[in-house]
Amino acid sequence: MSTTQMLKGIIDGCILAIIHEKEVYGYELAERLEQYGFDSFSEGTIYPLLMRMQKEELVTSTLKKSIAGPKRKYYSLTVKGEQELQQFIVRWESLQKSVNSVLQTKGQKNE
Amino acid sequence: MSTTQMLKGIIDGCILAIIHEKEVYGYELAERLEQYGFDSFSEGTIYPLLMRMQKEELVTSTLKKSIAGPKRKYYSLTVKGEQELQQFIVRWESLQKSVNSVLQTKGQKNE
DNA sequence: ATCGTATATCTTGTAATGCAAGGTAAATTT
DNA sequence: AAATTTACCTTGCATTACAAGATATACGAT
Repeated sequence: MSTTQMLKGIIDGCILAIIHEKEVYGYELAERLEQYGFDSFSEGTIYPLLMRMQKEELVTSTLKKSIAGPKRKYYSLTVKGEQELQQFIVRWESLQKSVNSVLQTKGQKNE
Repeated sequence: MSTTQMLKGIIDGCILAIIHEKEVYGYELAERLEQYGFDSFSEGTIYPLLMRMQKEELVTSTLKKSIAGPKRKYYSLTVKGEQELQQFIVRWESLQKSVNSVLQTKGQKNE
């Protein structure tokens, strides 16, 4: 049981949320996720995921020149992506509630 | 993106937490998880998971007669299982914090 | 007795997905 | 021109939730 397993299906939503703020490119996304406290994200995770989301029409991409390096592929949310984000939030809150109610049954600290 | 993917690596911890309260058998566990608000749990999920956890020496099992039906296999936590539970709680809280900080960046309701 | 139902466990195969490892390429610096 | 940094992509593996199906025990009704 590792942290990586806990992320399955959750990174998707987090990435949608980050793109929702403003368009980002993959390489930048990895850095942003780390800032939010996630363990460093492999590019082998992020790029396939972005491509999958584009295939599912949750995001669109446009290439833009970089000041240093090859072109950046910027992603933004589609309407469908916005909806998916909202649904993710609902699912996440539900999951969070269930897990916390299981965990707090045992007096895990004070009280 | 479905709820089931979000559960990967999380059910483990929830099951440890439930067994921590008091010993349970698999069939009962499925019902308990539903009570906590999880979507119904397949037995194809629970039994393999319990066996895996026993293999990893997180739980032990003992057979007991049932009033109606075949023998029940009751599971309880080992010391290692207790430790794993504590570690899960730490990981869960960390994950929760990260995901929520990503999500709340967008004003998802009030304020 | 036998059949159906509820209880209880296990096995097999499939799909999803995080990620390590490796590859390609462009721009800047040395 | 060689190295470094930025940036993207691909392949293959390991993990795991779950549907579907098999097996077995106890009890009540026919």
